[in-house]
Amino acid sequence: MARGKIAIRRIENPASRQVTFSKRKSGLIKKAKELAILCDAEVLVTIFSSTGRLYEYSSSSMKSIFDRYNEEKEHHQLLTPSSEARLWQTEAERLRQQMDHLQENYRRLKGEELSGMRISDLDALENQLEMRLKNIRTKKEKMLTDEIEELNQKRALIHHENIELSKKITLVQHENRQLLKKGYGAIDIRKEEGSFSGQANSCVPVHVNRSEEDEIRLGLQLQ
Amino acid sequence: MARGKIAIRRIENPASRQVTFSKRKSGLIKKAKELAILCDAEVLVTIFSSTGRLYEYSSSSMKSIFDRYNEEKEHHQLLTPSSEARLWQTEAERLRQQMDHLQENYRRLKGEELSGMRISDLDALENQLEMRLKNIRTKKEKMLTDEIEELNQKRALIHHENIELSKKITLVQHENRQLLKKGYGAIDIRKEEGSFSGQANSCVPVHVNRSEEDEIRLGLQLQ
DNA sequence: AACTATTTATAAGA
DNA sequence: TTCTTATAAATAGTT
Repeated sequence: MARGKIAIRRIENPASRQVTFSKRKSGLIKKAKELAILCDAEVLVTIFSSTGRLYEYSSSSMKSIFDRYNEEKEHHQLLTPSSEARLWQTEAERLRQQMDHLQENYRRLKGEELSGMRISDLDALENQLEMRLKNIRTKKEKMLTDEIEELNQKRALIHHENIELSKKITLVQHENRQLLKKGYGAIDIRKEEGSFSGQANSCVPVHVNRSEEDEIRLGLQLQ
Repeated sequence: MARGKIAIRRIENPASRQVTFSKRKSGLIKKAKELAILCDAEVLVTIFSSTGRLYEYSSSSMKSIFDRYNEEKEHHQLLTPSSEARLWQTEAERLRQQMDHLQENYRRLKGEELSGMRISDLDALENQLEMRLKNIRTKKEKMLTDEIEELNQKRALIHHENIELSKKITLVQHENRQLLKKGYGAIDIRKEEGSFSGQANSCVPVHVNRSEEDEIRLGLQLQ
């Protein structure tokens, strides 16, 4: 990234490759550290050079799970048998087995272990993944449908309330008119009339119409 | 690193921290990819966000990285004898904690635990799966391409041999005719002539033509 | 999600 | 390997 742009493809010259490896390795680990500190994340970077050397950075005080697993193994071999130690040895052994199992499945699940697979294996894996994708999409759709259903129910409820309110207002307005007719020859209630009509206006039903409903339904289509 | 320098320490504002996490995570993974490609290295980056979400980049299969890592560790194993039961206890405890963490991610990865996931989580999972499917399909395609390439090479070789044989036969037939011409006035070799022509017929070159080659190429398109 | 002023990383050369 | 430096790339703060 300097003194000229380079294409991201294997550097053919071994010397330059080595130099770039060294520089970029430092850069990557620096960035990993910064990410860990700035964002309070746990970051693990493992690098094998083309010459087979291992470089590692781990943000946590504890080393990586797999490193830990290896330490465990190491200790296992060196334990002097005492009753207490044996207890923990058994426990660690159990955990180690679980970890083995989990690691293996984790690898398979991540589908990163593609080497050594035949076409038929790949086909099977592909089908499996497609099934999972289908499940996830079904689930997602259901969540969205449910949400929309809920919103629709709320809307219907509010709509109903609106209609009821509307009816009441019509009734009240009618009563009001009756009162006015009766009262014209007797007492002056024009002040009250004003307050009544004001009330009526503030209660004009907010009618939920078809187009609004359709918009909500449309939202579903967007998956 | 822009619009002002920042100190490398935990970002207190959660919103900014999240944004920075997202940006720098992409940056880190991009750099990891570049290092892997440019320098022909194997790179693994594992990030746990402060919310416990797992993000990972691996330049190659997990298995080979773990295997090489383990080999490396075994090689550098120092036999420091320690028979403290307390050490065991601590180790087992830590191991269990890490296992819990791994197990949780494992469940998520398996897509078993779809409940309690938000739409955005499902989206992320969906994308992950799509990437894996893509990888698998690429791998499958490559395997088929390689096989076809190999077949094509074999075919070309056989074709070449055929041409050579064909030439030899023409030559032999020619010599044969010369011999016949010479021999007509001297001795009767009609018996030998017959055997010669029979030999020639059994060696007629099986010519591989263009259309056959094209068919093989077509097979590739079917992925 | 974009933009952009700066900072940072780094390719090439020594 | 390490330093230098011109330039490419990343990104912090802003919109």
